[in-house]
Amino acid sequence: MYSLSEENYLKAIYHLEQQATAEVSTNAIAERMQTKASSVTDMIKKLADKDLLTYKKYKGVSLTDSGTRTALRIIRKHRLWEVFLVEKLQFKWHQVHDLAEQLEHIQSQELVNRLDDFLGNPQYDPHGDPIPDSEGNIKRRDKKLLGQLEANQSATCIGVKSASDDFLKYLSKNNIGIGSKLNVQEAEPFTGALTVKVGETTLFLTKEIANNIYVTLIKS
Amino acid sequence: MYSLSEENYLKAIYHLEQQATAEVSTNAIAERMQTKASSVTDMIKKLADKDLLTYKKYKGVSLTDSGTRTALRIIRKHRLWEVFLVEKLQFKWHQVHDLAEQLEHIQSQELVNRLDDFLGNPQYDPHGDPIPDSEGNIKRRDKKLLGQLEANQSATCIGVKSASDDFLKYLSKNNIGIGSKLNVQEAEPFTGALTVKVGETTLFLTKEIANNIYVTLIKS
DNA sequence: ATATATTTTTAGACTTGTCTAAATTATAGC
DNA sequence: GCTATAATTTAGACAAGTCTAAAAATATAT
Ligand SMILES: [Mn+2]
Ligand SMILES: [Mn+2]
Ligand SMILES: [Mn+2]
Ligand SMILES: [Mn+2]
Repeated sequence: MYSLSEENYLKAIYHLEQQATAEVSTNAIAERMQTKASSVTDMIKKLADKDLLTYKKYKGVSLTDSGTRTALRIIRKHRLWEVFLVEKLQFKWHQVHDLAEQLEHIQSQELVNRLDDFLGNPQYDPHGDPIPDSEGNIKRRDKKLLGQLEANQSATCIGVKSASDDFLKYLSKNNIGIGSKLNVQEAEPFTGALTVKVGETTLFLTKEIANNIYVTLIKS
Repeated sequence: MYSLSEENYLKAIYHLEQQATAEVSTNAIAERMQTKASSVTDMIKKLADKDLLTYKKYKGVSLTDSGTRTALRIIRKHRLWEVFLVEKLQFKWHQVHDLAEQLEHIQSQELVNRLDDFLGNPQYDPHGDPIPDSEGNIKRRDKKLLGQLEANQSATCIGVKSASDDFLKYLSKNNIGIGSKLNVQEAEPFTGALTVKVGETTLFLTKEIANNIYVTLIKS
């Protein structure tokens, strides 16, 4: 259907559109794709020709419905394969991204739907990100950043903002994962650092770390 | 490591080498790859530069040790993914080849070894072909063609020579699969056709069909 | 409002893998 | 051994995707 490169661009643009308010800029895409702005210009022209996005010179791009649907199909595959790798092949959550980056390009609707069933129709991937259904519907939960919590509040970890290797390894080392219960003991107002109790142990988390962990509050 | 195209060529050349006695010819590769001879010439020069095969102009090619090892790694992946698709995702044996053709190019030694374990270290793929181990060792069984049997001999189906969609579907329809017990009732000497009992039913198989089914004799 | 800096696009080139058409080498028939 | 045919290689082209360097458009600052 679409080339590997086209699919990677669509996915990148989709993710950028989720964060940004306005049109997605050439440079933003270039940075995310680790490529040059001139390459991006070339590619977005092709994608515009295929009606996957709208493009006005110098004004950035935004995905069409068709482009969004296509991006979501790739993201669905990416996240389902990640679940497979963690649940069935016992990979750790920091090892699966690059593999899913390859597996997401396997072409077969039938395969992805059977995989979905085989995995028990999971709702979230190993990093807490929601898995679009076969129609492209995606659930959005309201979530807070751990860094926004105050002293004595409790929350459950439901995701991570950055899924970089080192960050995920750091969390694992400190026994923080999806579903972990986190009790904020103290919130240092000046630095934004937190003292957090995870199970029996008490951790000191910098503001940067705390602002990369998504949680939902536990009412008490 | 190697491009998708390079991997497909290596695999094709490996399979051709298994059948042929001498060097593999440019045209033989072209036919198998559904491509033009001139494209083959271009590619085999590249593969020769990378020491994956030896090539003398107009004299055909043969894989080096490195080339053979690489081909076997791809074939291992192909067959393991086929087992996954059939055993875990309930695909039929005639549906898995094209998917495995894509999946075999996923780059990760770790993934293929974990997949192997997850599947219980299978020895044969859904078409009866042996799966190379992680060192590239491949078992060769001695097998006969069903067409070589005589009346009153019994045999177990252990593989197929051609794995074309239609052929596999034909076999399934007639309840022949890997492990099926086949009793030759009658062998028509002129046409080479066989009358074969499979379970309770008696089938009439043409010479062409019978010569595409691998079996091992059951001593009686 | 104009000059400067930044962003984006264009022009031209390169690599990979493919093709067609033409030239070359090998093979087979006699 | 010579000739016709078949197999193979070469030459030149093309599409996809990327790059560098230069030009054009936009944004920013005074
Ligand atoms: Mn990808
Ligand atoms: Mn993920
Ligand atoms: Mn393949
Ligand atoms: Mn097979």
